Amino acid sequence: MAFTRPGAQVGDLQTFKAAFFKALAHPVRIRILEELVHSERSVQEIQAALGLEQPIVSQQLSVLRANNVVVGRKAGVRVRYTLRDQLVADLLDVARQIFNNQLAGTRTLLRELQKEHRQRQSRR
Amino acid sequence: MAFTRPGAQVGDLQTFKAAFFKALAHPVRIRILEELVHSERSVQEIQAALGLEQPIVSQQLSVLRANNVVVGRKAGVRVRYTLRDQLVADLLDVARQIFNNQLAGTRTLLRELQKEHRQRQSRR
DNA sequence: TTGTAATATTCGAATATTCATATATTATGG
DNA sequence: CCATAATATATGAATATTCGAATATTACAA
Repeated sequence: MAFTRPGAQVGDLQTFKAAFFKALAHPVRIRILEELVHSERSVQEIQAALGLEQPIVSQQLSVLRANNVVVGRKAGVRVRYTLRDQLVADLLDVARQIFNNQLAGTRTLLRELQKEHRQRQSRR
Repeated sequence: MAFTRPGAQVGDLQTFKAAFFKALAHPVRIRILEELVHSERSVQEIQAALGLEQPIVSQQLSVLRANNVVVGRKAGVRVRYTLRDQLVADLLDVARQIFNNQLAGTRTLLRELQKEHRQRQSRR
């Protein structure tokens, strides 16, 4: 694990927080979370939605599990994953607002982002 | 930069988001942001508050700058840093709530976290 | 049992991050 | 211009992360 190195000279609480953010800091893991915001999903379903190999998905899920971001519940041969805390959805929303401000000006990403935003609005 | 590797097979928007979270994913950077939530700070001030060497602080500030999390404004010989978007404070707050839920049970970190929480409350 | 579908783990090479030391840069006062 | 204080950057060794391939585990059905 990173950050466990001596000399860091910063409180354990910040180390803990950093580990949490680090758990989100990967494109595949972000995509997985965006799936789970909608509802629970099996590994298969995530795999299909993202178009990735099964081991990759399981690996990234295991990072999210290790950091208590998601929980896996066995259902027969399947494992159904959910967000451990629904506040993660809020976190992603605040992040989205920040990106939205930040990207004002850079066109391509902005269009994608606003598409996401419209989808969120119409879901309310 | 990470994540630019071929084969990632995930949209650029998620890569961008991941980079943002990665910018937060370090204990020193978290501490710096927690300082900046209160008000703008010079490098010196941050350095003093965290008890770290100057180059370390500048290095981490440069990561935050590169990811548009903070902005540095020259003021004579000093450089005053601020959050680029005040929503970062909200983001840290939501994160704090998540940690609070998550740590219910593990005592030491929880006490620290609740101390932070009380401080925030009384500042309102 | 044995087979099989679903998921998880292990391993290693490529790549990225971290942190400390040393060295630049920049702005200002004298 | 020169010295100096404040900040930034370069370098490199130690460490961590990533991803794909191979392998393991698990639960159920036949």
